[in-house]
Amino acid sequence: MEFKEAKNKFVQTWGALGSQWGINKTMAQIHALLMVSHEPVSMEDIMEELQISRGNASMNLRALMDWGIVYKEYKAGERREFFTAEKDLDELAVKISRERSKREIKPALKVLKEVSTIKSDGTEAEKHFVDQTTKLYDFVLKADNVLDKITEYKDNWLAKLVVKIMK
Amino acid sequence: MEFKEAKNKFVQTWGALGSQWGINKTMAQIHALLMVSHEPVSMEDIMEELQISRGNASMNLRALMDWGIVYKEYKAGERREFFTAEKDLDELAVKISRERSKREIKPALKVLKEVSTIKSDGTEAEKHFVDQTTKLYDFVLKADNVLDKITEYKDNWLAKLVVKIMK
DNA sequence: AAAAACTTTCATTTTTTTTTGAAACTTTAA
DNA sequence: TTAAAGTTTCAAAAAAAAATGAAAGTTTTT
Repeated sequence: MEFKEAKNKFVQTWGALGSQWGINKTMAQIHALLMVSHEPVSMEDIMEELQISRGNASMNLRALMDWGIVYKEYKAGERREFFTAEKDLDELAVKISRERSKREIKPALKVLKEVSTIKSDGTEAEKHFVDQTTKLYDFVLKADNVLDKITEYKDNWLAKLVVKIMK
Repeated sequence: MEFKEAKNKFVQTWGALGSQWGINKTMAQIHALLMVSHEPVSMEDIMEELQISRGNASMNLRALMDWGIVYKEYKAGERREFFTAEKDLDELAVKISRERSKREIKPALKVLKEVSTIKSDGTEAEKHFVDQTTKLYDFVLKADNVLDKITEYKDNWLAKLVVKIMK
């Protein structure tokens, strides 16, 4: 396989994977492209490589920066902006975890708490509902805490986790 | 908050959460509904509660059964089929992990391996590509293995993990 | 201060995903 | 074996999500 072909395959695959995890395809593709790029890349080049419009590129770059996994760079003597991706995978995973926790898990927990605390002096159905949502709340909270703890290691958290788990 | 209101809120929230993680809304809603239902539920009732068509219900129930997190039940003396969800959360998480690994992570790993093994005697750009995709391959492989190991505990894996991590 | 170079926004269009519903299919009962 | 009761399938419709591109907005240069 040739470099260009391999690069393209990687970008496409990462894009598809993103879709399956609720991240839009272009956003994942831009991220993939930046991750494997040695040098910072201009918006122009991103548009060209992925065959997307300026608006699309702009909005998805903004989103990636909001996630904290893509950075703007300014090159000396250059007017335009360039972009780079977080390339440290530990750091990348930590940031994605934090964002997803903040945006999705925490709000879900709030709702779980609300619905699990209705007072049930009622039927079997109600008792089961309270019981199950309470369990779910506890479970999700615990999982969220574990994730938090794990990613707190910051450096090499995955390697450290391997050691902890495997022994 | 009333029972009915709470139940509805839970189902809606679970549906929205599903969407954000690449699972279709109806599928997540059906799962939510079954999880908090004391008794097995008929397709008729699911259609009624979620206001969806027969086809939609049928297809998403099939998908949930393919994931192994919803079961068909037959009631004695009843013609129609009823459905229940896996209610043990440890088991649920294990099954979801396994399926996602099989459907998404494993294929991604295959591609990563392919693209990271192009021979690069070339430019800086090529060297960086090979280096980065190799790192990514190692990372994803390791993460996949950790997940595998963790969920192997089967019973109470999250609790056991908490103990391992926190100390 | 005007033009040039570039970026962002957002109403509209396009694409993708999901849902519908009617026909085909399957199983049980009469 | 026929009807009844139920389930599945899939082409077409609807809904949702993403992408476009032109206008508006910025910043820099002359």
